[in-house]
Amino acid sequence: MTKDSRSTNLSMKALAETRSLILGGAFAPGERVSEPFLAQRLDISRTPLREALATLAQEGLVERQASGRWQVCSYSIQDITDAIEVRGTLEGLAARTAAERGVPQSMLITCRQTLTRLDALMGLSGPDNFELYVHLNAEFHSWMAAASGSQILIREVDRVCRMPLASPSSFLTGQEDSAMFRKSLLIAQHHHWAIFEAVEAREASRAEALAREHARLARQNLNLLMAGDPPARANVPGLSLVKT
Amino acid sequence: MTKDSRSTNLSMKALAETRSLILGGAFAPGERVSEPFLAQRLDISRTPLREALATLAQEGLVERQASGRWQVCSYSIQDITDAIEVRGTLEGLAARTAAERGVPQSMLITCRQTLTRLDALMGLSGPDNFELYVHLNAEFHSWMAAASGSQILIREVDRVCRMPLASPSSFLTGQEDSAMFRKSLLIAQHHHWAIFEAVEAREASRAEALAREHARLARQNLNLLMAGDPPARANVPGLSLVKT
DNA sequence: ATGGTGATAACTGTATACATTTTTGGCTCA
DNA sequence: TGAGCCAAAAATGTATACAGTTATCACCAT
Repeated sequence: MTKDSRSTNLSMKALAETRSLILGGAFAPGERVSEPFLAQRLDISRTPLREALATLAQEGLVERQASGRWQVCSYSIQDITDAIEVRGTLEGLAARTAAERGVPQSMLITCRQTLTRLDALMGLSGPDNFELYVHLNAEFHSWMAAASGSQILIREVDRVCRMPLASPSSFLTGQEDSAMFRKSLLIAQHHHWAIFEAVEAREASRAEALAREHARLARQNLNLLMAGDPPARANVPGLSLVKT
Repeated sequence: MTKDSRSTNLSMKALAETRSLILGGAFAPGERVSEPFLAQRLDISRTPLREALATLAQEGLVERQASGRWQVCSYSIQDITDAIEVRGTLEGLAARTAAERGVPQSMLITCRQTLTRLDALMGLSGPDNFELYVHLNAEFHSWMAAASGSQILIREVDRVCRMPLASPSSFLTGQEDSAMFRKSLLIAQHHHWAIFEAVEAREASRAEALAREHARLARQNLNLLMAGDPPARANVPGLSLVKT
């Protein structure tokens, strides 16, 4: 995805697998994880694992205790809400910058195609359609960052999206059946078009405000999720790190 | 500063020293740095060094080539400008959040003291006063993040400040003697008070706008620096990473 | 001169050994 | 029962060895 995936080194394997383990809820928040244990589980030695852990620490998935041991991070609902607001703010900056600086015609066309494909999905159900929705939604969000033309901003948006539950895709899985949630998808898609049109029309301030508000839908979905049945929460990646 | 400094392990030493080497201009932007070379220079083995490099990669100081070699990052003036804008945006979010959620009385008092001490420095010159200015300025900026009460935001602001030339202190050293620059210090201090008062008065939107605009002074100082004498640029940490 | 080629040198990826520190668990003594 | 303490077990911090890969450079042919 982000890097050449042919580079088959064990550090990257360790990074991806450990991240997946943590987000998948293999460890309790605050749980101590020893290097030999994890190394054995991943069937690698400690050397590449340590590199991966150093990176995961920067991502906010694990932290070092004073003694040197690794510990899975623990987040509150407030932290998640705050992280979403940070993402919205950065995406807002991206949208504003895109509008101010202008976006190449080709990128506008690409985005319009993505949004049209999303339009076609509205109202449809089924796991395949849903998976496609998640994919296209992610595509729109990464378009927004890229449209800013700012390498720094692209990097920082990407980073904040790797924080637990801050990504635009975080709350999509697991609530396909909620009526409230399906309604929010319609609103989200309305936002998408509005952001796109604001960027295209060089309406910078509007683009920024819309992108910010759009991220707040995630906050709403978070609340929905926490208010609903516990079973719905089971498969949401990263939710296991939230300590209530 | 951020961590217990008694933990005297070599990874942290490697992290700090390598960061300092890079920001200090020991390497050209884009220069390839081999692990054995750096390990020998720091008088440690490759193991702790690699951990430090993995962290520095996340900070944007070095990057891995596809072959696995490390390379010092290279930035454009535009990148620096963009990074400053990201900082301003996050500080704006922090100021807005602080105003919206309210700040404990004790924190308000602390900040007022810091700003009063800064007031006393205005117009004074000399290296000691200047060093104190840099310190108090940093204190105000970290206050702004802390006042938000958001752990996530504190962390992200801290992170963005570690990016080359994005920190509020970046452009302070080296231009003490420029008249333009000294004037900008007065304006900066005016901003400080205005931000503080907006937060205290719960004027969220104003606090956000002010914090954003305040960061743009750094952009102005960057332009000043680049337009001025090359000698003035010699000792600005991180400027060596900028490829014109 | 220039472009290709192969040998060599250097570097990265990884595992492992070992010293030091931290944790654990049981034992003693109050 | 509970607190304190000591020894054993386990974990981390670090260096180093070595395999496999990449870069370098001299040399040759054109």
